[in-house]
Amino acid sequence: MTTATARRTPADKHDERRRALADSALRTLGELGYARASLREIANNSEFSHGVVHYYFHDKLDLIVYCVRQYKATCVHRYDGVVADATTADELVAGFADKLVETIVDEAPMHRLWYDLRAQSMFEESLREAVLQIDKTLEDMIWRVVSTYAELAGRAPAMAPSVAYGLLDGLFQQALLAHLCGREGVLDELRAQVHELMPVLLAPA
Amino acid sequence: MTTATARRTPADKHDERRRALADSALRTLGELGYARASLREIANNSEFSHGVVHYYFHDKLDLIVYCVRQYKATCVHRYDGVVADATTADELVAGFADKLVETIVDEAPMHRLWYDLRAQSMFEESLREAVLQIDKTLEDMIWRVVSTYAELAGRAPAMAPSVAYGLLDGLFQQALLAHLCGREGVLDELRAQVHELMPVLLAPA
DNA sequence: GACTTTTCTGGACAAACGTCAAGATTTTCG
DNA sequence: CGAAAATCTTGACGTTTGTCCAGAAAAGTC
Repeated sequence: MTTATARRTPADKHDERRRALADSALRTLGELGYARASLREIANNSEFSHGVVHYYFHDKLDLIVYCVRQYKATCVHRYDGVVADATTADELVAGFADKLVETIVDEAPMHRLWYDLRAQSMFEESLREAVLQIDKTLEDMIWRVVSTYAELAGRAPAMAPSVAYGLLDGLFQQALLAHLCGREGVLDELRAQVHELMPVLLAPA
Repeated sequence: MTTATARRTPADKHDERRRALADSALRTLGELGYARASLREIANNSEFSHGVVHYYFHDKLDLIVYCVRQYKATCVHRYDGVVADATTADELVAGFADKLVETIVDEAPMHRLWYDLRAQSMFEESLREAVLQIDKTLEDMIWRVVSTYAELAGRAPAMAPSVAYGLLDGLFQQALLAHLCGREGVLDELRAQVHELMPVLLAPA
């Protein structure tokens, strides 16, 4: 247990518990959204009691922001593998497009929660700092894809990072909504759209 | 008053009242958003009592959907003037970009409400029909701009209507959030981004 | 002017909400 | 072991919510 003393400080344990609670909360939040997910419902769908939420989080906003931050922290590296593995521009685009589609299929609840939170931040000022910060990390994530794509293609990006992110986010959001509405063929459409859009993001050779 | 008998059927009066109530409600909804705007708050910020809401609308959802539908019905023709007046492609782009900026400045509360509602529809199935329908009219609105732009430029659109709408909506949404956050220079950036993007929507000459 | 119908008011209701706190339980550590 | 600290449970609180309703007021009709 010599190493154990170092790996288990009280603060670590506290953080670990917060993470577990947030993980649990994310499932309910992804199902009901920000406004409809009550702290009691969140607690019920977890192994915790509703009082413990206030032991680990100051209030509801604190919990939700922590949850989305935690999710996005891992989500933000979703495309790193594709970027690292791709050896040609076309390969990168294909991998990226496939991964986007995979994201919509596997993580639709989490992403609608993100869009919910971002929309709420347009009303609730106390959400803005966290939302802007997360948005920036997403922009960086997209930019890693686009700039690598530009390098592999031997061309220069034609647009600022925020523009590239805005365009792709628009398409993604549209596809997510259509997917949740059960529209057939959305995923293939998104894939095709990304293949269509990516070359446009680069300056002419 | 011979024509008056025809212009004032009881059903018309009922609809007129609904419209007035919705107009009033829109102000509060644009300020607080879908979840935080209670029927009492909506009624308080109007000339009506909170009971009358249930006389004219079945429930809260009914009211909100009616409100957003009503707003978008006029909003959807915002760019028609630009389209009709433009004589060159560049003129159209400039007018369109200016109008987008003007929209963000003048109608930010209404548009954040729309994004709020669209995000909620990802959770609440009963909202989806109305949201998809409105979304389609917005897509048509954008397509009127893009296709006219293509004609004036003597080139063909390079992308499907939904793609053009998705891209522009992504940029617009990003700019709206930044504007609400008080970021300086967003409006000029949006204008520049639109000037940058529009030519890309057309096939090479 | 008396009637019916429509429109509106304001209070009452149960349910659900976020928050809190007192006490039980567990863990930690000398 | 036993005291101290951390963790958790449970129930209660004061609001606020959407909805409903009995009756007042107004409009329409003969």
